[in-house]
Amino acid sequence: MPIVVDPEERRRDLAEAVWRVVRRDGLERASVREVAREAGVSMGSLRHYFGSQSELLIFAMRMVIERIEERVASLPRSEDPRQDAERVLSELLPLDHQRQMENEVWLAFTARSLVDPALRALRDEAYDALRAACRRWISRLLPPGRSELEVETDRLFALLDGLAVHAAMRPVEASPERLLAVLNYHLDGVTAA
Amino acid sequence: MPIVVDPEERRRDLAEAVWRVVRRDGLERASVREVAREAGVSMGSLRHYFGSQSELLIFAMRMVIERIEERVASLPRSEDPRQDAERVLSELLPLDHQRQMENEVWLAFTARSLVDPALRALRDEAYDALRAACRRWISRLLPPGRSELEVETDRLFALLDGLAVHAAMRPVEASPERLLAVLNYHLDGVTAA
DNA sequence: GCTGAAATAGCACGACTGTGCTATCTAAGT
DNA sequence: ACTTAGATAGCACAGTCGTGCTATTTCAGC
Repeated sequence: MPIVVDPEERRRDLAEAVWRVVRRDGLERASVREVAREAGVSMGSLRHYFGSQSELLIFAMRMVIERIEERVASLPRSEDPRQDAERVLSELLPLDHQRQMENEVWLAFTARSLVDPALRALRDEAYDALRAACRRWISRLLPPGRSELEVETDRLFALLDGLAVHAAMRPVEASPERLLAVLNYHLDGVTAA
Repeated sequence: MPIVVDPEERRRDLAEAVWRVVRRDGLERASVREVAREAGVSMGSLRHYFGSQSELLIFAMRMVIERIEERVASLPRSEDPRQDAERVLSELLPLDHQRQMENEVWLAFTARSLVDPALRALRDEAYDALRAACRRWISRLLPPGRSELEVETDRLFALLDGLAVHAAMRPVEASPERLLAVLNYHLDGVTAA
């Protein structure tokens, strides 16, 4: 059994090839041939690791989610909710190269999830988790006695996604500095509500 | 010259066929054949009105923008900026069938605009106009003496797009009522800042 | 060295694609 | 009635697609 490299690592390499193709040419160009070419591998070899194109794309999309979850989970926490909220939520913004890549790939996948049931489940799972996170931070930040938990959650949730979309569409205008400025301004507004 | 119907009207019909295909099967399925089939027209006939697929898709995307602009332009105005802001900005939310259709189609086009230069120009044009509109409303709503025009503009701009994305992804959770509630809550926060 | 399973390679098929092209049909202007 | 240009139709080509399939290579365990 010639196990030179961990098969799972190989699958991750191939999924990253998917990312590069998706970012460069779009999800509609992420054909089996093109991904194999990008990864420097034959079609047959790719199909050895992924039984179908659908499986490959689902894996690549799931890996985006996992990468982000890992980074968020490894973030340090303090005693200050406001500081922690900023740290965690800004981690979700595309503030550096890696996150910009993931953001654009995620956008492509979510767009397809509108018409692809297989991707829809993954997208819903991620969106549910993200909204739950927003809800938790809002509940910590909202001054006691306020009853706007749900509407503030929806607002923060939408704001994050909107900022991500704008970062992908207009990377020059929606610079990391401005994304952060909007997030912090918003969080200040919530805490002082 | 047998002009039974206005050629431009025919082009609009075909563009609406594009919308239906895009919403049902995604932009990647909006092939010349499929759109012709959806419109009940032969390939050759479609190509008579659009010299290329690219031209067809660009026209269909531009028509989304124009429809929205027309509806916003025909909105009544009052003397109350807060009321007008709500009326105009809520017009941009996918609150009914027609706008939900346009929203999903728009999402598909913007996703492709990330990798298609021909669509990018259109998308930038629309985004510039939308941000300018946000800026105008913010400048009218923001209490005198406040200096947060730009960050409030970015925030409203992102919020609108985020709400639209969520409406497309989770139409049940992001219902028209909740979209409106978030918008109104936000506008109230801006005016009372 | 030999074995055998994992890994890699790549051909073949049928389906679909955009577009160039020609042919036919329709109806307005004369 | 005839002409003619617009409108409609659809075939043909070259290309890409996903996937089933077989052949070859690689290398750990013996």
